[in-house]
Formats: sequence, C-alpha cells, structure tokens
Amino acid sequence: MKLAKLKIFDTLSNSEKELDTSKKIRIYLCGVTVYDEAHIGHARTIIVFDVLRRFLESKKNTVEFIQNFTDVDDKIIERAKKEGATAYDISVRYIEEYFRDFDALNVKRATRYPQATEHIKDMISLIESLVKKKIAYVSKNGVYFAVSKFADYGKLSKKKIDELISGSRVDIDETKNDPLDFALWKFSDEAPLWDSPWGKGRPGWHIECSAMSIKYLGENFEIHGGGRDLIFPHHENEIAQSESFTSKPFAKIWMHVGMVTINGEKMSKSLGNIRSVQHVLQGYGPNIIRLFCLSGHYSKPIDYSEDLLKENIIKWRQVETCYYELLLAEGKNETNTIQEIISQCKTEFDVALSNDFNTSLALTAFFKLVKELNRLAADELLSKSIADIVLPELERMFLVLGLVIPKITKDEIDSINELIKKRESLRQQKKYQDADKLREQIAKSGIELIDHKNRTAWMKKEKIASDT
RNA sequence: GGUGAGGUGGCAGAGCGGUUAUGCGUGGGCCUGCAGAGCCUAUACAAGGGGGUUCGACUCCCUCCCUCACCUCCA
Repeated sequence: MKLAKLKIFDTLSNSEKELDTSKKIRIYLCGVTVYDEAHIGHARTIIVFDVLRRFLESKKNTVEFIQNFTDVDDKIIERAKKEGATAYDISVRYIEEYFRDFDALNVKRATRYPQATEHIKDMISLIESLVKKKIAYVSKNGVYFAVSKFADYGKLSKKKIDELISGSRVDIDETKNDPLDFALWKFSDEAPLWDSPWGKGRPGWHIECSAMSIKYLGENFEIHGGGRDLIFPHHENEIAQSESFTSKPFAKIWMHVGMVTINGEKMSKSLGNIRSVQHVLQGYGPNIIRLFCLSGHYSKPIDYSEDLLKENIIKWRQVETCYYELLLAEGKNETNTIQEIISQCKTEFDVALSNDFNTSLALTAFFKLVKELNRLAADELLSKSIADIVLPELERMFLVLGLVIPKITKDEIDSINELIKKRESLRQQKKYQDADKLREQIAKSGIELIDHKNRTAWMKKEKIASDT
C-alpha cells in the first residue's frame, strides 16, 4: 500500500507541507565537496535522506534520488597544489573514498551522482540565459548574479538584503556591482579550466546544483535537501538562479538536516573537531552509527559522544537477540496478542515517519517491538508461528532503517547446533569445565549462547570494536 | 548587531492545553552449575527564571537569561 501522506517541514514556507505521494517523488540532495574524507556530519545528513528514501520505497512509492559531487572548487585546487597533484586526482580519490565509506554505512546508492565537471555545458547555458535576461553580468573577475534583480532574494534564509550587507564579514570586492552578488563563472588561467563565451575559467559553486537538479529532476521537483548550513548562501543562491531561469518555483520542499556537534560545537574541518566516517566505522560499525544518526529529530542538532554511541551498542544487542530468537523459534502457539502488538508498532513507526520524518519516535516503536519479542522469548512464548508473522515486519523496519544483521549460512547453523548438543550433554554430565571450554570455543567465531530453561539459543554478534 | 532554532528528570529524547512518553543509567529481584544475555520490578518534586491567559500549561502569550547555527567555505 502506498503511503497516504507525507508531511515534511519546509524551510522556505516555515511550515509543514504535505507531499503528493501518488506521484513519483524527486529528491535532490546536496552532497559533498570531494577534497577530504567524509565525517559524521556528512554521514548524518546522508543517512537521514537514505532512510527517507527507503521509507518511501518500502511504501511502493517511486523515488528518484539525485545526489551531486562538487568536484570543482577552490578547496580541491588548494589541496591539489599542496600535494602536487591535479584537482582531478583529488576528486577521483575522494569520490572513491566516499563510496567506500557510504557503502560501508549501508547507504543505498542514489539514482545518479552527477558531478559538476561533467555538466559544465549545462551550467554555461544556464548562465547564458541569465546574462541574456540581464540578471547576470560580466565583470573583471567573472560572471556574477545580480542579487538586486531577484526580488525574493533572502526568502529562504529569511534575510534582509540591507542587513546582509551591513552585517557582512567579507571584504568588499570592488569588481562586483553589489557586494552580495555571487559568482556564476570565475575567470582563471589555471587548471582546471573550461572555455566559456566570456572567457576561460571555472563555474561558481552554486550554479552546478541548479543546472543538475533541473536537468535530472525538472524545474519543479519535490524535495531539495542538505545540511542546515547550506541554507545560506548555497540554497538561497540556487533559488535565485533557478527561479530567475525558469520563472517557476524551484523545489516544493526545502528539507534541512541539523548539524552534528561535539561538546555543543559544530563538527567542521575548520574547527578541527571532526570524527571521520572511517574512524567511527572502525569503532562502531554501520548499524550503531545509523541508530545514532537517527536517534533525534533530523532538524535538530545532535551531539556526538562515545557515551551515546555506546548506548546504541546496547540497543543493537537487543535487536540482535530478538532477531535470532525469532530465527530459532519453533513450535506453535496463539498469535492474537502479538499480532496486535505488531500492527500497533508498525502503525506507530509509519505514522512517526510520515509526520515530518520523526525517526526518534519511529525508533521508539521499533524498540518497543524488539523488547516485546524479547520478553516473549524469555518466557518461552516465542514460536515459529509468531516468528512467521513478525519477521517480515521486523525485516521491513530493518530495511527502512538500513540496519543489517550479517547473514549466516546453513552450514554454520548446523555446526553451531552440533556444538550446542555436545555442550548440552557435557552439562548434563555436570562436566561444567568442559562445557565452558566449548562455549568459549563457540564464542571465538562470534556466536554467543543464550541458555534458556529448556534449551540453548544463540546469536551471531556483530563485532564492535568499542564494545567493551 | 541581524536572522533562525532551541532550553524537558543523572544522560539521551518525543508528544501533548488536563491521562505513564520511551530508552539508557541506577536500586532490588528472577533465571543460571557459572557467566553472559534476557526478563521482572522499583526509581526521577522533569520542565531555564519571572509574569500572564485558562477551571487547568511542560504544552499558548509576554519578558528576561542562556545555548547553538547562519550572516565567509561548510552536510
């Protein structure tokens, strides 16, 4: 059944907006500038959109999801100079790293990952149109967008133009008509450069997202997103360019994800307080990171701390236990109660996500189900008949949240059962030392035994380095 | 200075004008040969300060204080 409705808070109108879920949902996410490794702040934004997309798809909605790579930028050039490499080398390297990291985080690949350097022509024709309309002008150092020609400038970030100028911290550039005007094309005679009708150079930052989103999603698509820090100037400028170009409203919903902070301060390269995806991945693995990133409402900041990640390890262990109890459940019993609980949790889960994508509440519903199942398991009330009903639902939630329990082969299961049998007979003979040795041996392959009254269950624990 | 977001119990974190959020932690217990895991149970005068509106406010209004973000590149 398709999702009946989806409400998302729109930064532009400052209110929740309902999306038409009967049609394809087109999403454009501003991705990363590939000049360095990705950190947990990037991961949060990308995981939020990944789950949004998975949620819609789990509801059989069609989603077209575009995420760009900014692969031409001053910082890339700077880095290249420092290393004696080309900008191309740098961006290729960090795109590779990006996929290494985000595949490991179990982020579903976007429909497409357009790169700025592959869309220079699209950008140029967009700029040409703006120049023709006299909204952009050619100056000494490049082609600029004349902010004064776009009446609604500031509508997204709620800024007043005169206040922007007076509060500006940037040096005034005399070559521009107005200090607020921003570059569409920068003249340069250093690589990387491209020809343009106005001279050699490279595109400004914002124009790529206008060009590529319009190219792949059309002039008026559903959701445009990114981190909160992109609201100004990036998204503000995108709106100015795109709407000047198309004379139509740009994205229907602007969805912005809050910052990841450390000790209350924004995680960023310039503050030197970043935790790289790679680093945290090694300590905690993808599931914990995902749970952490989804633990609060996407619009609010979330404070990175080892304590919080560790709290999520505990939760994850509960999930693993629950999953394996279901997998190993046998026999039959009545399923009415559990059916009620499932449908309740399922509804709460979906309602939470439909209502401004409240992952925090959705996780509450998810863990409620997990807890309930573990309770049944502890009371020896879990049966195959229950598992058959619950597993598909639970797995759908895993899928939406992007959580993965490592697969286990039939052979592994057989050999584990064999060892458990052996241990059981040792225990019956009260040869506890031998039984414990066997348990240790099993533990080495990551299998944890769970002794119940009349049987021994087990689970394959994900190895988590920071789980001490 | 301007703009925006926010201040909830030890920590994390939702919703809501009147009913227990929830989780982690902590105390006690059950289970076990032991251990782990799990379960049960208890626990929090919770709402930044001060005013108001209301029969009733954590939830609405005003005010003060504080934090963060953006106003430069930033997810």
